[in-house]
Amino acid sequence: MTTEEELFRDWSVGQVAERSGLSVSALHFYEREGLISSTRNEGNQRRFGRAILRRLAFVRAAQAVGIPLADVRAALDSLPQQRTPREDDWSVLAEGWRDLLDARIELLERLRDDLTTCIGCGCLSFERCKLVNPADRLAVEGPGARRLLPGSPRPE
Amino acid sequence: MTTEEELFRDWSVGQVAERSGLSVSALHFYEREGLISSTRNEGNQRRFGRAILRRLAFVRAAQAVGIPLADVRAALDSLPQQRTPREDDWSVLAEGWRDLLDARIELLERLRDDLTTCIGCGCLSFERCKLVNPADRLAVEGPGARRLLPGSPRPE
DNA sequence: CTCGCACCTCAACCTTCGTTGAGGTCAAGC
DNA sequence: GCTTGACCTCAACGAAGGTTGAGGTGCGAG
Repeated sequence: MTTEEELFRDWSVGQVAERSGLSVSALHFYEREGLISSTRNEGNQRRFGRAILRRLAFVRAAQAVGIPLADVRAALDSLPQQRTPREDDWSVLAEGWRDLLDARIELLERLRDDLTTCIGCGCLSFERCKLVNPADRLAVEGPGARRLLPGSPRPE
Repeated sequence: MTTEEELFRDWSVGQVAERSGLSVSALHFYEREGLISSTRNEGNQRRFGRAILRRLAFVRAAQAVGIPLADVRAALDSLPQQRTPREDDWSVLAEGWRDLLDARIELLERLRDDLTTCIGCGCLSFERCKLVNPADRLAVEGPGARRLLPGSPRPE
């Protein structure tokens, strides 16, 4: 019994906040947004299972890379809903994100090189410059908070 | 004369917008925010010199990497105000940003590797996990739109 | 039993990065 | 001389990602 309690005891928001490094209000927000979910105890307080930390780690990683929460949610939606995701469930996700990170890294490397050879060089041919008019537009998208993902072309 | 006119003719916002790929409203906004500046003609219309495109290229590059405009402005403030920045003015800037991009790239690479070996692995030791509790906190900062730059520790 | 802390909800607010729109000016072409 | 298009200003709105605060409940310790 004690063992079972140890293994299956759920955590309160406060505990999850502390362990994840996120604030309670952020956890509330993530739940509202469907990134995480919780059960409630008798007193209507949130209880989170161990799996929550893994989800949150994923969310944090994505955040750090500038991926919008909506996309993160979409990714997480591919995880099984009503059982604890297993190792292989996660590795499918991780693989997809590896590619995304690879792409992102490549983008940054290209940017760095262009910056050095184009902006730093004193060239005046901006209209042919890769940075200003890249083949694959680095264009920032519509209004609101910018996302770093390559996306649809600018409106206009 | 004609040559001089060719060389020193300034551009209207519309022209700059077209050449830079930015919208007119964004240019207005950038001017309000002090990222760019313009002179005015007799009819109070903005006129931009050639140097504007270089500034804008820089802004766009920074944007693409997720650097907040306030930081971009700070960087641009190091350029000479009342003469056209020369090659060496820019290369100082470019060098600083090379370092920043290098750091960013390293961050992403580390993240990718951690993601594969930690989230993807099925390990349960989240409290020791580099991704969740990295030595150098990947912590997301305070309120508002998140920035990707490493910054001050969370409030709380 | 009551203090105090952690929890709950809901609404309002905040920042960043712009866009949209209303109301007005200027210059060129028909 | 009138219209058309590019420009001007200023204010309001909008999305993303949360924080803050008011008002109320739950629970363990003394």
